Amino acid sequence: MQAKPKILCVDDERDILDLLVFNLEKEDFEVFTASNGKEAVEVAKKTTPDLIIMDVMMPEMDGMEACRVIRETPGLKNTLITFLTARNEDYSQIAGFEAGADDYIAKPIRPRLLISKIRAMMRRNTASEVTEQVSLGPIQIDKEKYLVIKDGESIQLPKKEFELLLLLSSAPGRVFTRENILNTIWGNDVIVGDRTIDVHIRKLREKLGDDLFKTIKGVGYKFEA
Amino acid sequence: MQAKPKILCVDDERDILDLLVFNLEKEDFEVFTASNGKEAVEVAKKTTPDLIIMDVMMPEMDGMEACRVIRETPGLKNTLITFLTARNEDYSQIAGFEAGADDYIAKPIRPRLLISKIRAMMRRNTASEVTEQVSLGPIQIDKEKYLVIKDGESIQLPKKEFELLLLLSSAPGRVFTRENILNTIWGNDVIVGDRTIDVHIRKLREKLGDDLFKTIKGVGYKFEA
DNA sequence: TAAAAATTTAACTTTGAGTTAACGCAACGA
DNA sequence: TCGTTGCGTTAACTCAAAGTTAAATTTTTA
Repeated sequence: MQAKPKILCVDDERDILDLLVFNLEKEDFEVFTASNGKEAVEVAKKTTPDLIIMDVMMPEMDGMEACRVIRETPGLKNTLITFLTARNEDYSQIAGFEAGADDYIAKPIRPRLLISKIRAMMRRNTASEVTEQVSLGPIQIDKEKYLVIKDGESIQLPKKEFELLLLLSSAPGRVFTRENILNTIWGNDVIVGDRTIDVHIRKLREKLGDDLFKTIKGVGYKFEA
Repeated sequence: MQAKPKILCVDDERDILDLLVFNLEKEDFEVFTASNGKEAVEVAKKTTPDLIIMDVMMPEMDGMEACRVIRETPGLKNTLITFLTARNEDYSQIAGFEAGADDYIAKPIRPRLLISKIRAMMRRNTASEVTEQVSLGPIQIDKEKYLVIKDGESIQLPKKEFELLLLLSSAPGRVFTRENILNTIWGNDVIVGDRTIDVHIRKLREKLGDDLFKTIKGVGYKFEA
């Protein structure tokens, strides 16, 4: 569905770094490493990881400081940052959240817990970030839920209708030729009659409103909000 | 967690077992024993210990294998597992973490260190033992106990059904394709028929209510509260 | 090891999305 | 005025996808 999630691990202790890398790669993440805060910032800028796991205490630039810098960096606003802390370091916890951390993992590391925490975080992040909801005039399209919202009511569309809507609405105003539509939704090889498109357009108009779908005679259709 | 914490010790050498039992009982733990992996699994299922201390090398079924089995057992997901290893057995460490171990204790055993490690682990565990209970519309899902509560009644679901429910309910409203579901629950390599999903969905609908699971024809299923 | 439970498969039915066919209608040019 | 072209509409048809059982198989449990 998508590329491997990228994780950057930052710690000055080789052992811990190895443990992290081993467990994360096993779970099919793409893993990068850095051994201090300064390096972490550099690597993060280059690789734009989805998640950074970072020790609080490090030479050169500590985790908190690195966290702050990363939070200021344009491309990395959305990156999750997790600190590694010894237990009972309550002070650092509070200060860390202030610096912009998203979560904490207590040392010593328990791989299974680590993985499940990471998975949970990733889910939360993609779930909220990739809000697959687009507003187009009077309707909203929710790609993920496979439905359309009109006047507050959610309408469940069949597959082909939904795909057609998705195609047309992907470039509002632009005219899609019939050939265009057939190729995209049905594929080059599948042959269906010309009326088929009409019928689907009709159903969309029926459900979402006549005026949203405009016919350009002799050419094709376009969506307009 | 008011009662005495339960610890299961597993080793084929009597001496070591005795040493463990003596030290742990002195510290007011409730101690069970087993002398091989197979026995360990049986005892663990019966007693649901909080912690298992287990030798890696044993007859019948080695520690790694036992660990894996225990990790698959519904009621024992949260049980801490600690391996006993000879020093410098780096290989076993890596393989052991893979099998789901939480920690290591190096032989020869040093009682005072052992006890403090155990205490630390227990603390960590109870702290993170957040009741994994989620409310979703008319039902509550208890991840840890592998059951679902509906209308005040608790319903015990078989593994596959529960996993399917967990997947779908992890993102309510979102449509999961069949491919999606197969990959997540059965794995990329396992091949099961398409009807299998239907059957599981049917059972979930039967037990939890028809309207919670919606079919998107040609696409997949979604959970809705 | 036998019995029970869970899971998968197989065989069959049902459903409804997708398609087509047939006809209607409006626009346009000869 | 007609014939032609292109889209709209409806209803009927088709077939792939999902539902349903029950039986077969595997796994777990006692």
